[in-house]
Amino acid sequence: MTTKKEKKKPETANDKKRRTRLSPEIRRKQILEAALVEFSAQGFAATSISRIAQRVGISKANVYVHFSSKDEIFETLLRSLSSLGKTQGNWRQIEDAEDVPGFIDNLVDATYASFTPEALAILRLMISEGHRIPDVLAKWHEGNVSARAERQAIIDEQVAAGRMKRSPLTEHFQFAMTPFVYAGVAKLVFGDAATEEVERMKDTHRKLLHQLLEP
Amino acid sequence: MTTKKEKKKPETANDKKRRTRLSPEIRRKQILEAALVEFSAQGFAATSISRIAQRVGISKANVYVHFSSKDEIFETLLRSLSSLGKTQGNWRQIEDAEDVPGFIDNLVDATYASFTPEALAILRLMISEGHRIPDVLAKWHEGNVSARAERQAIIDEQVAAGRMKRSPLTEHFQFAMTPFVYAGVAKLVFGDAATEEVERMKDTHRKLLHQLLEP
Amino acid sequence: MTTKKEKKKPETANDKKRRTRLSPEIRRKQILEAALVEFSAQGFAATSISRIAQRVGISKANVYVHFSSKDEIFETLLRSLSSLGKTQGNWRQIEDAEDVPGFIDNLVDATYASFTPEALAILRLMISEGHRIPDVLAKWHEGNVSARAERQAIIDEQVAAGRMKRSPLTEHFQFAMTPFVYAGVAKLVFGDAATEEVERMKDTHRKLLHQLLEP
Amino acid sequence: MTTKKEKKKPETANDKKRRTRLSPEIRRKQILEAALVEFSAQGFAATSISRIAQRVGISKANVYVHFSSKDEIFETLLRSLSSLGKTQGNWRQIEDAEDVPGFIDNLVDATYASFTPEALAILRLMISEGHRIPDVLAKWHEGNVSARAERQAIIDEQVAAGRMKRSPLTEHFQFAMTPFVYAGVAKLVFGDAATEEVERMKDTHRKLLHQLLEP
DNA sequence: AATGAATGAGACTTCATTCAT
DNA sequence: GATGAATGAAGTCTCATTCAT
Repeated sequence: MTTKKEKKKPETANDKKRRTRLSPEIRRKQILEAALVEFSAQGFAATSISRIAQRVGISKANVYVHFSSKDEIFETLLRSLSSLGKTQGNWRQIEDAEDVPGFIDNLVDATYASFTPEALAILRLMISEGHRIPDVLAKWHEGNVSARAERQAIIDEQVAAGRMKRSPLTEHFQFAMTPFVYAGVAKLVFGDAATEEVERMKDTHRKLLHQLLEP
Repeated sequence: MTTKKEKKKPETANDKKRRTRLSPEIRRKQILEAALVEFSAQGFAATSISRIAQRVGISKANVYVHFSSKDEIFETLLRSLSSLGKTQGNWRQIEDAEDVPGFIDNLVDATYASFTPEALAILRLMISEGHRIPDVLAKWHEGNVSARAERQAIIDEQVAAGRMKRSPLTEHFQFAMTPFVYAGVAKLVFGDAATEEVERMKDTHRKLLHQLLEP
Repeated sequence: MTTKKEKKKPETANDKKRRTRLSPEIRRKQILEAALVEFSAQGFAATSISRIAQRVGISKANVYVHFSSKDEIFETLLRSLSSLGKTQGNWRQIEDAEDVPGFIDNLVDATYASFTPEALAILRLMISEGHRIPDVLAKWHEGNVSARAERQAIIDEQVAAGRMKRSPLTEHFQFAMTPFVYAGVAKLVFGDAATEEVERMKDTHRKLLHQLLEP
Repeated sequence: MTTKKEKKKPETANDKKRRTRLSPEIRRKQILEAALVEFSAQGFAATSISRIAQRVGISKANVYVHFSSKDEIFETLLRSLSSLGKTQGNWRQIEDAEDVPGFIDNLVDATYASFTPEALAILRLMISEGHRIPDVLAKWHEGNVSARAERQAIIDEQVAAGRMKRSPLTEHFQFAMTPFVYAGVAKLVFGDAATEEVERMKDTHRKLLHQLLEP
């Protein structure tokens, strides 16, 4: 404990209002985190800077030290999120599977496991507030497209190698991801009430993929 | 009795707003229609009564003659929409098909045809603002569940009659609807940019159903 | 101003909302009565035409058939009330007493008996909203002054006749009315909580008058 | 109707409103002061936050920085006022008089001197808007009751000491305060038009007290 | 960097009043 | 005379944003 300068003010010992000064990067990150929670819970318009500041534990005005407007927060947030590219990260591991059944299981497990609250929050934001940032949306779309293309390439390889059965599904593998979106939306809209259904969906999903893809 | 009372504003444009007087039912409907557009485009919080009134062509105050609050408009709207039960109506016709291939085509066509702007608006509202009205949401869920059960029953029948091939899909036919939701969300988020993809999805969807269901 | 347009519309007979058509005088009276209740309970600004109409059992618009504005209702009301001249009516009876003790008792009884809810309502209106109608107030003041002069004359007579003891009180008899106002205000402000105190005041009032006036 | 061509905006360039920043305590006090004036002049409902803000010289929104609602302003105001306990403060000095005539003179002078505009404003508020805050009213009542008891005790002492003549008035000394309320109400309702009458009342009041209390 | 005070713009809502039947 | 529908004006309150310390 280094003795700081004696404050002449009779301090009430554990005052909550401790002014803490953090580096801009950290504060920005804190604010974006709080913003994600709030925006995704209430939507853009219904979220107030006040709430975000409160969640971070700073003053409203301080938010404006780090961002110049609510819009900027939103945009920065979505821009950063969209680069996350949800499942992309896992995809490498998925294809590490040694055989097709393993690949399918990896795919299904990894995909359904990616329903983190944060991912759902992003999905909700994209659906309900995406229109605010068309360029981000466009970029996200692009990202999706290329990720899709990548996945398709892998599948094509497998088919060419005779390890997967050719079918309309292998021609258009993105189709295999659709139940995933369904599950996400179900969770989004119905919350816990959807859990059971999603479980069942996952099961059917897996079975059908096995049936369709395995030679 | 000849006083015609031609109100003539000599100069300037005749922006003399003639008061139009309509029955409450019509006005309410107009307001709800406008509200659907606005709510679904901007969300609840970002939609102002002003905008709704403007869209209808009436004064803000007049909105309050017919609804007692913004919340009431929203609730009335969603309550009325949720009873629409999207595709239910068409389902009867779908199963009228004489054979399974016809049934599948009917199903796919009818389903993708139900992407009216209004239906998409409802979907968006349910996703982004559903939390405001948990009971409506619950009722909607119930409705969905029973519609699903009905569809399942029909499928079961077909399977029992040996006209459809049994598979994980026939066991859990709701799974066959998931690409539909995907397509809806794609349209919701990406708008016209999704058209092509949706078309392709529909095609794959149809082909796979044929492959999976026909004996 | 209003163009008449006789419309002979076939009346749907058994409508619950029986439109009753009353003579203007009766309606006006009804409206004024309702207005007194509302104005005095909530004050001018907090009273809505709606409430008045509701109390009468007619539509808002109908109020405007009989009065041209809220202000007019208020003014008409206060004008009519101020002419009531509270105790004036009783005063004749009071002085009918044969002797001074009887006169005093009559005076006290009659005065305290005049605390009807209506009289209190008027008092409250004069205090809280009188400023809206200075001329009515002035007229009321005048009325009070002359009533006071009349009373004073009677007292002077009694004193001259040696039936009342001369004192500062007989010189300025209005002073004898002050406890009355006190009691009124107490009732106004504290409602039932003041009842006991007012009773006691009346008693003291009576005793002191006896002591001061009787020779 | 009133087409005034008063457009005062062109010149006078320095309407650059300098933001003045004050401590909450001071602002709150300013707001409460302004609120007292406005509420008592127009009543609660007819007073707008706008007017209060204008009187203070700040923006409407700033009022809400210091109070959370109009009701809160009102309540805070009345609560603070009711604790003022009008004449209580002076009472000690009044009884400091060395003899009964001096006491009476002190009493009358102090009491009538307490008709400050502020005191009248409070009285008006209690009469016209007291019902909004029953608990404050009740507390005020209590305060009055105990002040009254205190005064009565002093009188009783004097009577016991033979320095005051026993009479219904000394038994119930609050009665001696009633002309005071009358005077207050007269001032409230008739304003300056009541001045003369109040003067005369004070004179009679003094004379009668002398006559009644001095042995 | 941090914040409390301040504010303009705008949202919802109410209400006196008018219009047309 | 009576009324339901309609509206402009105004009121309370919120909020993103700025200012000054």
